[in-house]
Amino acid sequence: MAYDFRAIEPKWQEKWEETGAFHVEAASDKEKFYCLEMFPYPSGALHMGHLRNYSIGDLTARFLRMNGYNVMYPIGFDSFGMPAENAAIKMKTHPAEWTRKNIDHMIKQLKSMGCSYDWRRTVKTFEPEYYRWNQWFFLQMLKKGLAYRKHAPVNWCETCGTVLANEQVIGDGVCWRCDTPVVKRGLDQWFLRITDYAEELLEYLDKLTGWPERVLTMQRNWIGRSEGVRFDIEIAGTGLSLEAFTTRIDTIFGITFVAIAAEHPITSELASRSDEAKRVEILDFAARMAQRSAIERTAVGGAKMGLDTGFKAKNPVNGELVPIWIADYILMDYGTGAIMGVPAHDQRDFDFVRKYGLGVIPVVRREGEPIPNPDEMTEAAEADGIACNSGEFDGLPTPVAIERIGAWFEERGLGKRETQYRLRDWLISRQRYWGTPIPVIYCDKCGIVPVPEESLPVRLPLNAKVPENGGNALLGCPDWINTVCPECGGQARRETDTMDTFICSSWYFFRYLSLGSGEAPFRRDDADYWMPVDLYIGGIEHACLHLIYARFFTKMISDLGLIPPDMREPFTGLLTQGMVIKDGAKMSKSLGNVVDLDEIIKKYGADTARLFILFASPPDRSLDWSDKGVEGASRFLNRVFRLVEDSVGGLKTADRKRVPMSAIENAESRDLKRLIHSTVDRVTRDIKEERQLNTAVARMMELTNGLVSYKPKDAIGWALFREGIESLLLCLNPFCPHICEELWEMSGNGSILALTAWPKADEDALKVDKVSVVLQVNGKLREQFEMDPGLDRDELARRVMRMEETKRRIDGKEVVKVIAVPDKLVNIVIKG
RNA sequence: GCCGAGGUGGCGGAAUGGCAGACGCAGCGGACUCAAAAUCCGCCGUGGGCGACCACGUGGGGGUUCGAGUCCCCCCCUCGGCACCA
Repeated sequence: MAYDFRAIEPKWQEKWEETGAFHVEAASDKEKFYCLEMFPYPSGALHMGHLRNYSIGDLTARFLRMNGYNVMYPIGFDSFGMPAENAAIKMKTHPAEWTRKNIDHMIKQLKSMGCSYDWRRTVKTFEPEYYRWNQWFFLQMLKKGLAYRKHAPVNWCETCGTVLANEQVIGDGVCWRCDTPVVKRGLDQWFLRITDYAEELLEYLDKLTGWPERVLTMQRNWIGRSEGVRFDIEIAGTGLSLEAFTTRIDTIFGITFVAIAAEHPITSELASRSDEAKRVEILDFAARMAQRSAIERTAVGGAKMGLDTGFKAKNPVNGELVPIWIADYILMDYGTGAIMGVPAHDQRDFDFVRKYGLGVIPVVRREGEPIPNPDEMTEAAEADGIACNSGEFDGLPTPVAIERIGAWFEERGLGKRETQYRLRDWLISRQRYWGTPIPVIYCDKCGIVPVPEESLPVRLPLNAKVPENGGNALLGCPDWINTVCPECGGQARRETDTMDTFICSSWYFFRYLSLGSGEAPFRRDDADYWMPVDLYIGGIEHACLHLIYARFFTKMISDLGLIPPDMREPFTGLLTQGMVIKDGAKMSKSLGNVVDLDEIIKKYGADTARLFILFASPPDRSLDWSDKGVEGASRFLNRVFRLVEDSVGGLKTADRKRVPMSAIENAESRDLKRLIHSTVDRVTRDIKEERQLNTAVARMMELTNGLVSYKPKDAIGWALFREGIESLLLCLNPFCPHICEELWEMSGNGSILALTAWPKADEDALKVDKVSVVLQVNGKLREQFEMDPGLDRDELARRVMRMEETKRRIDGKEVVKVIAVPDKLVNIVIKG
């Protein structure tokens, strides 16, 4: 008979709630710990990824609470975004209604999992009391010039009907949410100047020692720093010039052409100065290139396309004239949108000149080798070497040439050394209804006017109807759009774009700390006490999205003076949990391999579900869902339940005092005492130091096996048995809180187990009576001896050499060397 | 191409340079049962031997070491990220 988790689990969930067991306040006398999970999008129901995320989080929170920490452990809902609008159309409802319903259901699910959140602190980002602060932050950034509006070619997703930030274009140039290939559109949009923080975002990665290496690497790649020189190139006979950027200024004598991006503003300027035929040719080509999708444009090794503009550029170092081409491999949004073409030392330029028959001038040779013959080159020589064909710089090794030529440019005012980043400013406008309204007003007279802070929030009109065609519902709200200009009082229009939902998730972890604060997004005291987050748990997919944005916001908030100037990072510890896989693939509706959380809880209980997911794999690795494995977890919990249930009588009357090792004579009892305390020791270390939750579970299974086979015979035996059961329940509690509370109560304890102190391993009991010493001959395992612990090297070797078995193994051969490792082994090296 | 993580039984996975495969799953054998389920006990890397035992074995190849899954070098494969970034 399985234990009755259907009665036990709700019973304890209610008890925790009634007693406010997990309510937490700032308390300076206790060490704080902020345990945070990436809050869910209320899509309708929790999935197995959530189960994993929150099982790890709840375990951590409960473990640290029992260890005396003041633990902040909140949850909320990231509740603006596209899916609510799509659902509204499909289900003929309103996004708010759909969202609320989903949140209610997910709260029930989270409670049924037994998560120990402080439920008073819940944040729902679609509520005006939250998103007004998104608007407030926007206004602060606007004041500081960190928010700005510009016309730019931006990423457009046709399916979502909105623009996207660079970070939200993933893989081969598709929308992060719906996989639609993204196209470029020229639009006026709002941006946040995250690039102002590029250097710091990169630099501080070195300080995030609690982050996994792969996330740090991903962010470094994404920010993409490179040092080089920006310089002017004159366009012969026009009085015009253009700027180029290069990291290889040492190769500047090797320029055989200059290439510009199709969208480069100079393109139309050059076109207008050309004859009619050329003008049309240039504009045509530029238009065709600009229209291609991100996928077409960025195909590596794809044939490069170019067009000679007919104009010539003057090489600043030697005055030589080279043709100016428009080339499709030049990106407008990196560097200056123009490059110096050095085919001898850049593979892309090399490919380009081979196609269009332009020249190659080698300006770097390998040390000790002559200058290569350009006609014989089959690829660009990108490696460092010695400068040649470079006038006064000939003979310099590449790093020196870069330094000298860079200095040469700066001295003459022809160029400037600077650092470029791949990171772009964050495009936050969304042509969507279900988001935070951007608090600006457009006035014909006054232009762009920010909504005054005292008028916040700019409420999202809830009477809007999401149009069937998926357009922006705000466009159908003239009463809302038409307003008065805060400056001149004349007629004006509201911005109808809303903010990227990633704004909401960039600072919600501050809001949890000061829920209900009406004067500020959060209270300084609260942030001072609780921040930074000590452990943040979530999926790796946010490595270059949310995790960069939240870092940026924290730095911005620090610069606003809302938190101390030296509080620059939000998350000191990061755990990226692995995916939950079934039958070799990620769980998805289309594959039909989804396991429903409610059904699992109904069939096995939350404790079993949690135990399985923590046991099946280490937290950061992917996890194979196995129905058999779940049954195994369930079997284990039933075993634990029976173990206690069958001995309740003895447990209740057993002496509560710990029996010291010295008082135990019986060998079996001594072994059990050791097992109990080595388990406590290992479980504690596995959770705290290694985050090896799977091995912690294994240790508890071993203890259970030990307790099952132990039969207490006397008072000491019973006291010891009780000690074993209590240690097991205490250790298992963060994993499977309900069953442990129940068994804790059954075995005669009145207190709430969740608030009971974590056990401490008895040092005496960790010592062993005998150790098993291994005999190796030439490194191969031969014999095994039981010996006294603590023998030193020489004594151990002496004793082992005296053993009959050892003599037999040596068999009269010459002993070359004897290596002894105390309490472990003796290795005898013999010859012949 | 660059960067990161990984490769261990039938499976999930364990192993501060020191007994490879803990713990669990599956499988096999047994007990209980009229029977089944549940539970309990035992076996469970490969090859050889009746046997105590012996040989081999952590993606492949070298190396360091008394001793290597673990450290070093080279290579292969899988997964993830970035990539026409000047």
